[in-house]
Amino acid sequence: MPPRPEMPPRPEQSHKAQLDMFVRKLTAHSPLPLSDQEALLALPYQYRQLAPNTTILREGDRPQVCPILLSGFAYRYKLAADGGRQIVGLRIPGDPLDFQSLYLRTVDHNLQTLTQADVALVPLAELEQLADTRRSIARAILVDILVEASIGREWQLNIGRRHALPRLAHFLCELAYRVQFSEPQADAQLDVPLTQEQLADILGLTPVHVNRTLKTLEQEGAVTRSGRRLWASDINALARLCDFSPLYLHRDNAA
Amino acid sequence: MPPRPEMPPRPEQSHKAQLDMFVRKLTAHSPLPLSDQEALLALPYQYRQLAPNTTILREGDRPQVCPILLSGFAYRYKLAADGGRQIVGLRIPGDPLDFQSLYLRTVDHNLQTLTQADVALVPLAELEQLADTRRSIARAILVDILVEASIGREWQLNIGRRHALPRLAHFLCELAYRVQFSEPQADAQLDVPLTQEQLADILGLTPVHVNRTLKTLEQEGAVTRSGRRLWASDINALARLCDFSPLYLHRDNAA
DNA sequence: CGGCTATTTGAGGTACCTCAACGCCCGTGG
DNA sequence: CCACGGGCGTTGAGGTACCTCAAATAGCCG
Repeated sequence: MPPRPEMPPRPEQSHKAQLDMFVRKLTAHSPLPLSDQEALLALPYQYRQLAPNTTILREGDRPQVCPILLSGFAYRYKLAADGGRQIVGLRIPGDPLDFQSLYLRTVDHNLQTLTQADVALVPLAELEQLADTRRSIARAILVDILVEASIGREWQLNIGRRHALPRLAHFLCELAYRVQFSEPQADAQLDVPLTQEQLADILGLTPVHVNRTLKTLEQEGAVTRSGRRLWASDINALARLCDFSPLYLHRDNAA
Repeated sequence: MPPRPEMPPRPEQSHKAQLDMFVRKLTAHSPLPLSDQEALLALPYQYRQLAPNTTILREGDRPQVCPILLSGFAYRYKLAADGGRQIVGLRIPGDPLDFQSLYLRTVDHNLQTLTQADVALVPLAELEQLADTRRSIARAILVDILVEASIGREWQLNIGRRHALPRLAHFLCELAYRVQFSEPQADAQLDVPLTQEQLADILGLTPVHVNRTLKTLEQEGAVTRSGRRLWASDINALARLCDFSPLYLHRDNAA
């Protein structure tokens, strides 16, 4: 969903605020003392602006840097032998993109930007050293990994055991919750940055069927569409359609 | 399925060998110095023999112990609102069952024994202290968590984008590989410890369709059946049917 | 042998897929 | 500013992989 009109190129100076969000999100799941927060902010990094659909990691890679998603969206995917694509994870602004490579040698999936995105590339060695010397940073990394794995399990349930309508509703609900958590000031109306084809690859459906399911979601009043845009406009309606329960997002963990 | 005739009750003394296997599996993915291996073996624990279909963890629990699967199989599952069950993970002998609770407050899925099983219950606090003081133990825990998450992503692909036949073949292949890795001396013919209903809940299918798919797998010569037993008898045939690639199991990690 | 559970088989239904055409949005270049 | 082109969304018609329901069989334990 390519370059958004309301997203003009940002001033190069504002990385600080974006990095702040990353640290804030980590802390929200696993509290970090101020000194550790500062250590994270003091990490060296390279700043990159990436176009939509830019590949960041490929299956088999052995990365030397850990990308952090400062703005925009990204997704993980895998391919089946017949060319079928399954999106196995979605990352939102402020999310780290590859803590895994701190501990595993080779990457087991592909990672791509969904929208235009800003990324900070932190040398893995630097991050590793920080994790090795500061207990609560290591813990925060682990918690992020565990929460993402929990979301993956919920997606398994979603794909394996829910019909198209609740399946789609569940995903939109999750996305709305996650964005809401990380940007509490944002609209309640979530602007969904995915094409119907991408939604299909998340849900294990075809684009055609996603289209038809979106239409009925719109008739139910759960979703609004205009042009190519999609909004999750009534989260309660969505939640009702799929019996959404946010336990698996582990928001309670910090408390 | 459960109580296997060839699995007589073991002498109570043999925990050592079983715990050894747990430590060996950890080390295989992330090398541990001997002192750390010994520290793990020296952990206090309670020994339990569990019947098939015994619940070990429930969604919402806040466990005080970390169960280690010394023998037998166990699985994680989640329920949809309409009662549909999705199995989201399978654990085999020697696997830790809940490292997650070292770092997350509440459990987000259910965990049950599949077969008769022996578990060691290690106090979380003791394990946590070990992980906090010994870097390579913390790392080994993380690697185990990451590999399980990687398997979860492959299951997403499997459920979302493969037809019943390659889907079933892929799962059987994975299971054969995993068991082979952890017990290199075992038969090449894997005795699959799952009912067709359980297979269905892993694969996002119905038991009836699993039955029919197994029949064609048998006709293909990939699988052998007798009575209620199922063997993955020709792993190469299975691998051919699904283009299996074991990269995602991260066997290369220790090397 | 009886009773339970897992497996097997059949017949009919449906949720979702495939293929294909069309139209709209939007960026591009004249 | 308009014409063009490509990508994405939309719609229809027909097909199929898998599901549902139901009943029968087979294995297993007491």
